[in-house]
Amino acid sequence: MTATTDDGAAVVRGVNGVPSNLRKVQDDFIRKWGEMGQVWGINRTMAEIHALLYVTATPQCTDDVMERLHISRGNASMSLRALCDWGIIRRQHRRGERREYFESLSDVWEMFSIIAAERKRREMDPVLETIKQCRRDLDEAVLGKAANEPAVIATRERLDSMEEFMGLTNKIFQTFIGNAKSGLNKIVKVLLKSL
Amino acid sequence: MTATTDDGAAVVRGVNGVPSNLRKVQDDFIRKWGEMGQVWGINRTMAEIHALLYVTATPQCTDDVMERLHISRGNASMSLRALCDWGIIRRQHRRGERREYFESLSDVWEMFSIIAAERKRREMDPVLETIKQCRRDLDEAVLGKAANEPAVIATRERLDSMEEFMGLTNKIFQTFIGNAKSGLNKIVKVLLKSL
DNA sequence: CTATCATTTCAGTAGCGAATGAAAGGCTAA
DNA sequence: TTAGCCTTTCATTCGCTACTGAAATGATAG
Repeated sequence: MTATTDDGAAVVRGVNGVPSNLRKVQDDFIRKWGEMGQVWGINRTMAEIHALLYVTATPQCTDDVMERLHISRGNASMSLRALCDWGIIRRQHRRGERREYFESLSDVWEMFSIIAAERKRREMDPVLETIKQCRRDLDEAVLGKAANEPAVIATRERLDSMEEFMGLTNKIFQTFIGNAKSGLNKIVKVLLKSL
Repeated sequence: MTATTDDGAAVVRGVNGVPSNLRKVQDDFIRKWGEMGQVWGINRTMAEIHALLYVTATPQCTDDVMERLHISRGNASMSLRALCDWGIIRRQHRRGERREYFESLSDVWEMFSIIAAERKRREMDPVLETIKQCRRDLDEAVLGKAANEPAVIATRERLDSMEEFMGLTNKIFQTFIGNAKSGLNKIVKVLLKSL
């Protein structure tokens, strides 16, 4: 524990400034990834933990994470659990050791698919459902009479456009999600060429 | 002002319950769209104002917005300005009237393109830049010696995967942004068929 | 069973972005 | 110029989310 603060072998065996430089590079990545978390709908700390596990490519225990990111035990515990729930990091048991280690998925495309699937389910599906419901309510409320009120027609048109848009967007997500793992990579490349 | 609280004609001319039902439908949409704002990186109030202007398809002035959404004058003013800055709503002057009206863009695909472009610029570009910088720093720091440290190799591989991913994602955004307006609609439909 | 070590929970706190509302600023018409 | 109307600004307040740290819980070894 004293000798191998982090990065295991590198710290011990390095003969020049490499380890500290490696650490600096990793820290830069972690900071930026944390800022970017919002884009993914993940808070800063969770994104940083994930970045740490991803970029070091080394399983780490709770204490490693706490120490390197300067966060409390409670925070580390909850964030690690949440990341496991998302499915973008995994627990790892080791023979004869009590503490648990965590490692990131290595496939970026798979991580992306997982996150996209979850966000679609949580945020897009309900909105699409609401729009459809609004559309139904509008028809019902209007039944024949006054269906030609300009205001009603305008709202109906807007709802229809939005429903079409959300429907297509949802299908795109579906396509990506359905092709998780690195396969997506190839599909996207082909797609881009065909444009 | 007393007679036409909102929705102009509909309120005055409606002969049955239509106007209030229309209003309810619109309010449902507005509420849900506000919740969804986060997905787009837009706060709740801004999203609600936009939803209001979009779904009613009727230009509204600051007071209309304040009253219908129950927000303060300051909030309305700042949010409307921000939406104008984004470019997803537009100011409208009227002859002989001092107050300004605001209306939403009507093309959903255009709105999407605008938002995507802005978010790419603000959030994805800097991250991609950081990753590239990290990659350079890593090569530099290691120059020949110790370049084969397992920890260094691992981090290098991870950074490369991420860079490739972000690069492709960026290109996809670029493609969408470059095809703003309804043209996108067709492109997406074609794409989905080809999958 | 007990001691030891690790994880989880949760009440309390801190920090930050969003909202308020009143005061200041601009325009337009007369 | 002045009066009236509308918009913008900004110091203050509010409310929410994330974080802490200590106590409770759980697990393993002896």
